[in-house]
This record gives sequence, structure tokens and C-alpha cells, in this order.
Amino acid sequence: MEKTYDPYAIELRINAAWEASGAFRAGAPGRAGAAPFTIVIPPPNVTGSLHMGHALNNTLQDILCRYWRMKGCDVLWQPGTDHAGIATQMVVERQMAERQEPDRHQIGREAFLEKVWAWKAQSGGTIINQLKRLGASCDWSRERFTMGNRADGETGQMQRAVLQFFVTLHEKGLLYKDKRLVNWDPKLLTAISDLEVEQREVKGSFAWKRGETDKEGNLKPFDAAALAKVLDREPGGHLYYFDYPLQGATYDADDPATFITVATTRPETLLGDTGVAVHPENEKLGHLIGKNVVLPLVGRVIPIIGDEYADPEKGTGAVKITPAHDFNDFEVGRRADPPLAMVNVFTREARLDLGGADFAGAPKATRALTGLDRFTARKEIVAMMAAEGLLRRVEPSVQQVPHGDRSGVPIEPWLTEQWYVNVKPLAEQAMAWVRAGRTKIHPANREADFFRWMENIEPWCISRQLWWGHQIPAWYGPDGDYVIARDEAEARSRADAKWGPGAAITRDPDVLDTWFSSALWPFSTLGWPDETAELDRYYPTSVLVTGFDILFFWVARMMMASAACDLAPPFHTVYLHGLVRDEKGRKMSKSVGNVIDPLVVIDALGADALRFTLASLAAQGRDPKLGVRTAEGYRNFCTKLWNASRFAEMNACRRVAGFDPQSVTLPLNIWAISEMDRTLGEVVAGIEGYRFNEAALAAYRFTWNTFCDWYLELAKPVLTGTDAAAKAETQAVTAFLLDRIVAMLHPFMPYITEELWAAYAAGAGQPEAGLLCVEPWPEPTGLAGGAAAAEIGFLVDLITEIRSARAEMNVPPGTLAPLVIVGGGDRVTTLLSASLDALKRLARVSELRFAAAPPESSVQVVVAGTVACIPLAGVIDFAAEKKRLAVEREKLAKDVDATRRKLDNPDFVARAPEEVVEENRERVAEAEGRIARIDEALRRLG
RNA sequence: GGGCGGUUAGCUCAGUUGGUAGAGCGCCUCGCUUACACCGAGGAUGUCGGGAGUUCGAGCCUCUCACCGCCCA
Repeated sequence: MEKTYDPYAIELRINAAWEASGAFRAGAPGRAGAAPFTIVIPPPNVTGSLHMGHALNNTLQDILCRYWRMKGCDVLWQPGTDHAGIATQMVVERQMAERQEPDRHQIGREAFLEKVWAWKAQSGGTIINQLKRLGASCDWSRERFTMGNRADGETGQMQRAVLQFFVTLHEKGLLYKDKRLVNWDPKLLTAISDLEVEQREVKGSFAWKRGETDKEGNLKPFDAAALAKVLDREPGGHLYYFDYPLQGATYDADDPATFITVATTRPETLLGDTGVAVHPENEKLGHLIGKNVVLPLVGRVIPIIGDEYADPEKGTGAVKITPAHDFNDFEVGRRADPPLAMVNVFTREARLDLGGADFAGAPKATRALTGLDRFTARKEIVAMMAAEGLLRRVEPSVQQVPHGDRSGVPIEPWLTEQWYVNVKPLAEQAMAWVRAGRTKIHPANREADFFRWMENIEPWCISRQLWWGHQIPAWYGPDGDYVIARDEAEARSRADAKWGPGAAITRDPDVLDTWFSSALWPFSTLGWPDETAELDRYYPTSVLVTGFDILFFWVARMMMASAACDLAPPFHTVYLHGLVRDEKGRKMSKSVGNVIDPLVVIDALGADALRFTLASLAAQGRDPKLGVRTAEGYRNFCTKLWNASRFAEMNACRRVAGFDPQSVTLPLNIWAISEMDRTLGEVVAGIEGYRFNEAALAAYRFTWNTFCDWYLELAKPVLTGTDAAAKAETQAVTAFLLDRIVAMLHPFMPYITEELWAAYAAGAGQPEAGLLCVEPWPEPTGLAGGAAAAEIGFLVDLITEIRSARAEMNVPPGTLAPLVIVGGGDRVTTLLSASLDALKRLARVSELRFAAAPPESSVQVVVAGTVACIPLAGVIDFAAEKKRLAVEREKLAKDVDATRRKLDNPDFVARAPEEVVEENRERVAEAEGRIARIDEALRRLG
């Protein structure tokens, strides 16, 4: 073996070996009869690159896949990538702009898509290769892409899956077109779904009030320029109060009978107001219901209506209603009798468009605003209202402003016709699955989130005004109605039937939401809509591992898609992990500059160290916090394991064919094997219970603390000793334990364990032995630790106590001293005599003596009732020893006191379980025994 | 405003039927012993956010308050 562990070279070589062996291919002939275990990867954005979230997500999936593969399952980890419509189209458009090329509208749809595919070809392999470096044991031969293969066009299977899904929804009556408000992104010029909107808190700073005076008592005029300056930085964050004059009255700012005041956060929408709402039971304003106001700047006469949406406690109690530009107002307008008119004032770029009939009667100055950007318009409108004397007040307010999560600009509710899926019945089915336990969600408390969202689910807007994506398979005929078909030919025949032969039809230019295709991922990747052997064998999949942030985006939609296609629930378990944060708990983001690149960590410390770190941080229901240094400890762990293996090699601890753990006789070996069994149990329970951190920690503790710190140290005298039989057994056990350690750690640290496995095989003269990744998972030996385990436990405690006492006495480490055992039984005598070499080595004992009474001038420790004395005349620091004993005595006395009080409580003795009471009695007895010995020792010291 | 989660050693966090608190890192002291200084040995540090309740017994269960975070309106 090399002197040091070099991750980079090893990872490269091991990866090649895995690839060449086909070990990760699903459906190996040898596993034809095995149970399948399937995971579909959450497909990363095809043009993206690996970030820490991916690293966590895929590490956890890989742990499961490698574990179940070793357990004998036929594992399919289905890899692939997502076309990420908006994000990818944005990237390509940005590139074109940077190169000062003509934009997509100038070059046309075909040429643009050509460029996107070219970009995919160029950057699409990046993330896949990065996943390979992480060690992901996907079946790479089955890689899929949500847009399918380009050469196949719409006849490719992945494309047909999407078309079939669309047709199925249509046939089930779950698909419809509707003209309603959508979240419109005026930068990307597309509708986006509710989930793609993020609320950002915005707070303004400008305040003004009509009639306000300065220190000298002069009226403060409204300063439009000052407001504009504030709004240039941040257009939101203010509440504006406007007076709307009542029809037929002469406006007088001081006479409330002549106007109604409304408050708004978006003054520019005023132009589209078609009503004012007041709560029907509003005592102050209720009497105005039924009257009209004259909309300032426009002249439109609009009604004051009664609607409970207008909260009398909030703002002025009256709300301006703009049905075409606000979701709540849209509902209010529809409820009203007669319904309020809809007046659209924006273009798709969110510029004012006041050229229509609705503004024919508006003043010229107002119509001149046409073409202004919405935020410029905001400043203008406020200034104009102020000039008209109708601005009552401006105040800063904290607002949640919806922003497009991709474009980062405020979204605009906008009236358009879009395609929707009625997801209600599908959500019902998905919820039924979860209720019935056919799909389990871990951690369980996320189930509540799932139900809350599903119960309040809104129609899913699936059309996007983009080019990169699956084009909607709907064709419009001469009358504007449509037919839906799987392909052009089917569309033609349907069109012929509907509109007569040869009717002109045009296909809907829009594409489908990316999630529409990723919703099919668990079955489209297996061949659906075709009936394939893979679908039969690997569907439904086993576990879905993903971040809780896409529970609704993706997990819920996969379940609904399965329901729509009359398939079983797509997975029996959903495991949701947290979001990786930096060491201060902040989200990792480029702008903050706290991003830790997984590849940088892999380069520096190795993939195994990164993986182990992530696994050990993956506590359920918590966001892992990762610092730059966190992974170093686990790099050290790799080195530790490496060196333990080197030690074994140097001491000729070779794998023994046919080794039977039941035949082991040395207490040390029995103890170690039984500890190994226990650890295996913890690791299995951790992995199968999705408590990855607990599994990782158990394996870590055994390897470092039990095996390296104690087993190997205690084995050293045996390995260098003269008892050939004991030596041979210990060599065999060391090799046996290392085999199990690397197997147990393999799901977490595949590279170093695979490498060591090969080294062990070579050492044992089995260079042709197979790969660890397809070895069977080690099953517990069932060896009972019994008395042997207790003996080693005693020895470990004794050595620890002696070391501790010596250190406290400032005994120089080089000093050897005898160990005098007082009143130990036969078992102790035998054990310690047999362990003399270990005691010499680990506790600096020169010789072992047994005596009836403690010798003079000695330090004494007590372990499990046995008194061990170290006579150190001349070396011992008497004052220090007295102090040490006094401190210990005080601690014990306190303990005795507390425990006694408990035992004196009749309720405790009566109600606590017998074993707890007994435990406390023993505690008192033991502590009192120790106190007696300490007192004796103190007397002896004078 | 509603919901969820958090508050445990200097830092990051474990703590799964309630039985007198643990790990890693950091810190301090020491280092004879060639598997490993990316190491070894020893050590210090916590009224488990505040308050109340249930219980023989609460980090854990209930209520309440405070602060922090996330999601939704």
C-alpha cells in the first residue's frame, strides 16, 4: 500500500473500474430473481452545474442505492436531466445579447431552437460528469432527457409521453383553456405558475401628508422629484391615498361628503379601475354604496359597490377595484352585480397602453402616458394626482411584492388566455394514497404541508409563452376552436372531421411548463406510454429523494400525473431533505458569496470526505449547515481508515478464506466482533429509517473509537507476541473486521472502501475478487459478547482511569509504575494477568501485583468495584492526589445525596419501575463504597 | 395574519417509548510507544431560551412568553 491516501488518483481509477464492470446496470442476469429497487434521480437542469444541494441529494440517493445493491436487490438508479424551459431559454437569449446577435424574434423559432440544442450539446454533459465524480452509482446507460433525443423529434418516446399525457388529460376532461389573470413575467414575456413566484419584502421611505407643515408653520408641498428619486431605487413599498370625487358633487378636500378616499400600493393601476368597494357593514362609508365616482385622470364613471373584501379596519375602508390587474379585484369584479368591467392598461412588457376605446374619452394628457413603463407611470400618476389636488397622503409600508423567481422582476397580474389542468380530482387521488400509507413521506411532519397544499390546490397553468419546451399539441381551426392530437396527422383528421376537409389549422405556438414533463419522470424514463419490460419491473419506483422545497413543484405533480395516467403511486416513500446552508445558516448564494463548490471540496479533500460530511449532517427535518472546514474532519477519517489498513497489512492480517467468527476464543476478539454486530444493526436501522446521520455516526464511531483506538491497540501485544494461535486468530479477526468496516462504510465512502477492498483481496492472494460495490452486505454474526465483552469493557475502563489519574498527578509519561490490585476476584486476576502486555503498553504499568491492602503512598482508582493502586513513592504529588480524591469524594457525596433523597421518597419507590429503583440503589451502594475507599486512602496519605 | 421548525458546551449540531446530558470542531496540558501529527493520551466548559403545569421523575409531554428561521395568505 502507498504511504498516504490520494483521493484524486484513486477516484479516477475506481470510477473507470465501475464503469467497465457494468456494476450499476439494472437487470443484471444474476439478479433476475432479486427484488427491484428503483430510484429516479431528480433531474438536474441540463445546462447547470453541480451545487451543494445536488451533492447532498445525490449522496443520499447513492447511499440507498449502494446499500440495497449490496443487500442483493436489482437496483435501478435512473439518471437524466431536465430541459428547464425558462432558465435555459434565458441563458441562451442572454448569450445572444452579449454577443450582440439578433434576438430570437429576428432569427425565428427554428433557428433559435437550433441554438438552444447547440448549447445543450455543449454544456449538457457537465453536470452528469460531476455526478460521476461524486460517485453516483446511476445506470448511466439509461440516461434520459425530458426533451428526448433531438433526432427523434416528436416521435421520440419521451416526447410521446408528454403528448399522451396532454391527450389523456383532455380525454378525461381535466384540460381547459381559460381567460383569467395569470402571473405574468413582463421581462420573460410568459405566464408562470404560482410556485414560480416568490414574495419579496419591500419597504419604502417616503412620507407626505396633505396639510402637513414644517417647523415654521409653512405648508409642505408635495415633492414629486423626491418621491421619484426614492422610487428609482425601489418602485414598491409605499401606500398612496387618493381622493376619488363623487359623481355630481363638487370636490372639496375638506368636505368628506364630496369624495371617497382609497389607498393603493400600485397607483398606475388606477387607470384600469372599474369600481370602488366598501364593506356592506361599514358604518362610515356604507351609505355610499350604490353611488358613483368619477375616476380621476380618466373621467370614467364607476360604481361604489358593497363587498366584504374591503376591510373597514384597513386603510381607508374603501378599496379601488382593478379587475384586470389584481387577483383579489378580479374576484370582486366577478362577484359584483352587475359584474365590473375589465380594463386592461398594460402591454405584455407592462407598458401603458391607453389607445383603446376605454380611454377614448380620457384627457389628452392621460392618453399621452401610453408607452410608459409601469414604474415610470407610477411616478407620473402620483405627480398628476398631486397636481389635481387629489393626493391625500403617501406613507412607507412594508409590502410583499411578487417577483418572478427566474427573472427577478415584479410580476404583473395580467389577463390572458392560457391552458389549465383541473388538478383537484388528481390531488384527491394523491392524498388518498398518502392517507392509505401507499406513499409515505419522511419526515412525517411534512405530510401536513402536503395535505394543506393539496387541499387548497389551484388550477395548474401549464402553458408558457416560450419556444424551448414541448409545444402544446393543440391546433386551431377557422373558428378559433381547437382540436387536440398526438401528432400532425391525427390533428389533420380531427380537423377534417370538425371543420370539414382541408380546413386551415395552425398549431398553438406555446410550450408546456417544464414540470409538465418532469411530472412523468418516474414512468416516462421507463418507456411509458409504451408497455415495456422496464415499466413492468421497475415501476412503481421505491424511494424519491429530494429537497422539501420542491415537494409541490414536483413530488405532488408526479403523484398527480400517475393518477391521471391510471398508474400506481409512483413511489412508496418520499424522503425530503433540507437545504444546504453555510455555517451561519444562510442560504448559499452567489450574491452573498458564501457558495461552497462541491467540486472544490472534492478536489481538495476527496469525494468520500464530502459525501460523509453531507451524510452526517443530514438530520431529518433540519437544514444541513456546511462550513469550509466541516469536511476536513472526515478527510481525516479517510486517512485514519487508510492507516489502520496499512497497519493490518504490516502485521500480516490477511483475509482468511472460510473464517468462522463463531470459532473465536480470545475475549478481545469476541468483544470486537460483538461490537461490530451492534454497529451493523445501528447502521442498517439508520439507512433503512432514512436517518443517514445516525448511520454515518455509528459507522464512524466504531471504526475510529472502537476499532482503531481500542481494538488495534489491545491487539498489538498479541500481534507481536509469542502465542502463535492467539496471533493467528487476531490477524484473522483484524482482517475480518476491516472487511466488514469497508463494506459497512461503502455506501457512504465508495471510493476509499472499494480501493481498500481490492488491497485486502490482493493481500489475501485473491486479485480476481470482485468489486465491493456488488459484494453482499455483511450480516451480523450473532456471536454473543457475554463475559468477554464485559471483561474488555473493564479493561478499557481501568486503562482510562489509570491514564487519567497519572495525568492528574503529573506523573511523567515515561515513568513506569507497578499496578497493585486490591481485592479483585479470580476473574479479574486472570483477565489482568492475561492483559499484562496491554497494560504495560497502554497504562505504563511495569508489573502487576495482587495484595490484600493498598500499599502506602499510592494513587488509587476504582473500576467496577475493583481497587487498583499505583505506588508512586517519590513521584507522586501528594497534595495533588489529596485534592483529586477530595474533588472526587465531593462529587460522589452529591450524587449519593441526590439519589438517596429519591429513594427516600415513597412515591418514587412505589411508582417507578423496579429496575429503575434497583439501579438507584446500586448507584448509592457503589458510590458509598467508593467514598469509604477514598476516605481510607485520604487517611493513609495523612 | 395563518402554519411549521428552531432555541442544548466557545462554534456546528446529535439526543426515537420521560429515568440525573453527548459528538465533531475549537481551546488547555502532555506526548514514552514508527499504522496514522490529517495522530495519540488527558482536561475544562452546559440552572438543555424564560415562566408555569402534568409526573415519583421533564432536554424530551402540555400551556404560555420571548427571540430566530422557513412556508403560505
